[in-house]
Amino acid sequence: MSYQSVDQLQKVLTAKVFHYAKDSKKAAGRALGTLVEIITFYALKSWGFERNVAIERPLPEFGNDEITHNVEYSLHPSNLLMKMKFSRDELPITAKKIANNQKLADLGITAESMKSNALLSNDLILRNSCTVCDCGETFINAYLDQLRKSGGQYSIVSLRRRPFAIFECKRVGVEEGMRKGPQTIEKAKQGAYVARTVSALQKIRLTNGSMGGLIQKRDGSFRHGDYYNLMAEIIASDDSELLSRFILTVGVVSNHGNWFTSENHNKELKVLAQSYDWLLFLTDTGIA
DNA sequence: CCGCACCACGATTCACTTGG
DNA sequence: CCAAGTGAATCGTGGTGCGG
Repeated sequence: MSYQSVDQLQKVLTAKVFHYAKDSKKAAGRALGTLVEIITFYALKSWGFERNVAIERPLPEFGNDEITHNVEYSLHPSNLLMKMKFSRDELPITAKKIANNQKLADLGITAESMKSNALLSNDLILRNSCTVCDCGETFINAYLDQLRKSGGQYSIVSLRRRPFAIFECKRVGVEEGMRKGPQTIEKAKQGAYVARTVSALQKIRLTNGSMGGLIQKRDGSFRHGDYYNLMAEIIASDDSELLSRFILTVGVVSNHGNWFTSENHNKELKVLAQSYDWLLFLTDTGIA
């Protein structure tokens, strides 16, 4: 099934699927937003990051734990703890059941850190992964590896609290009758705000209009320079002092064809592009 | 006055969690 | 296992300001 454009797909969803909703276009747009998230997840998986992914976790602003933002996907340093096989008659598999395992019990998981998530149930729930518990500097996720008729297997992984990258997914639709880009810049501002506040490497605008970078070292001294050069240096280095609180920010946006032309970028696009370290566009053909 | 560009908020929707 | 509550995402609307 394929449509000429995402806009067309949204119209079909509006008419054929969400016709019952009070605002069916909105419901269709929301569904497309979910689609962008799913595509992003499988992109991450295909790049070999499945064991690093956490979903919708609160990420504190850099140096300001008071304010946190739920980010779509965050990638964390991870350690495989163990793999577990299970049979169908053990379902449902919940965080509680997973944590009851003796090897995990030895880690000293407290009751209040325990989540009430389910990884897999008999009928309704089938997750790629779920969080089992929070242990302060780390948290434990379970990932569903295999599911067959008789049973399957999941992995239990310990993830460090601080991510090394975050991915935010956004969908903006075409307003009826509008030829220009989206009017709702709120979303761009929100995404931009998060992208600019979470990493130790901070963006500062230089007088010549280029983007400068600034990062403070443990002894209080600063490293600064062209933002993108500095970022490349940090990523390529094995300096744990610089790496430990650096977070790469990535935005994934569904393009609806009128955010920009080859020479004319509109404001919302510019706001996002200069705020994320990396901005990816899903084209019409990509989504369709 | 009209058309256009722009801004920010409100209404609505749905997934997920929680408490019983 | 279900109903109610929570949170965040999407799109539409009301309103302002400007130039012709």
